Amino acid sequence: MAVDKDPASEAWELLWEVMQANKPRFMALAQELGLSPVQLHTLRIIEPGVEVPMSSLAGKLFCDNSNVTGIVDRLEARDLVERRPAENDRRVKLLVLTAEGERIRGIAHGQMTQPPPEIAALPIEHKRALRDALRAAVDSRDAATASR
Amino acid sequence: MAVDKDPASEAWELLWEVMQANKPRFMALAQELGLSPVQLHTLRIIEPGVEVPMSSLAGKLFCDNSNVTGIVDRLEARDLVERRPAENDRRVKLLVLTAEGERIRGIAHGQMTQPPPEIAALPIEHKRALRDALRAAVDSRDAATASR
DNA sequence: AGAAAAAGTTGAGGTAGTCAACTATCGCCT
DNA sequence: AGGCGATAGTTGACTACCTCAACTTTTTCT
Repeated sequence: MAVDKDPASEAWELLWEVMQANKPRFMALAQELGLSPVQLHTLRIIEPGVEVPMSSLAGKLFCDNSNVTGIVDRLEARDLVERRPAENDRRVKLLVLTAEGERIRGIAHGQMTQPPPEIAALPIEHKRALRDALRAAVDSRDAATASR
Repeated sequence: MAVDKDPASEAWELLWEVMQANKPRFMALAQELGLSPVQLHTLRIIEPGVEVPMSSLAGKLFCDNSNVTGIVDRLEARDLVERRPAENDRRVKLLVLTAEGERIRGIAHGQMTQPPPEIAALPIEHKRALRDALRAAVDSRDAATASR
């Protein structure tokens, strides 16, 4: 007789499956907007009106600084993003969305925050349960990182 | 006064956040195994002892056939995967894991199916709720695709 | 048989990613 | 103040990934 799997492991696998199933949507959106997946992801990281140093982007993209240079070069070439010098530290360059950048990001954000049909169609108790469990998970992670 | 956000949208955002937080673990694992992220992902798609046509891989990786050729070339160069002709259709090539491929995939699979700490540390009711809600979501998607 | 479609490969061209070396700047330290 | 080590970003070389169009071989349809 098979031993029941840990519910956490099962949940984790299902989580993967749901995200995997949504990859096509993400790819299609990128294509519609004429962006590569990385460019779309990058655009989403930069919030409208907020200046972000390039090195912070490197952290969030989990890649190295020299790579960010290239990505930003291409975004800047399309006028989606602008490099500007930082006041207090002349080594750093701050990134800001241009008007066009904000526009594109707005469209992307609107689409991507829309839950996929299989989540949207869930009965309300399941939606709430999902939200509450995930909220607890994220909060516990935040607490863990804060205490480091 | 702010209107409460739809719990499904909130859940969806949190889901993203959890997966995002886990990317470093995935990247680190790939690096340890000496694989690129795509190679690791590909290896996970091919189940031990199961022959997979290349075109099916293209579908699962959401990319085109010519790209699969390159990815498989590199995996084959490392003896993780083997191309073999299909019996009934001489156009298709079937991929199988080599012994070494199964070994590496085994390690990867063992690590990746392990839920991240923030999920593992959840109280049991939350774990079960998460599993049940996600199971329902995945099942409803499967039902939808089956009826097409 | 002959046309159309499918599986895989090749080559050209662009994006993404790493690493090492370099420049400019900052911070500290005594 | 002068000097040294760290940090931010860039550049260049090299690899991996990815798409598109063109091509070969084989299958399928009619």
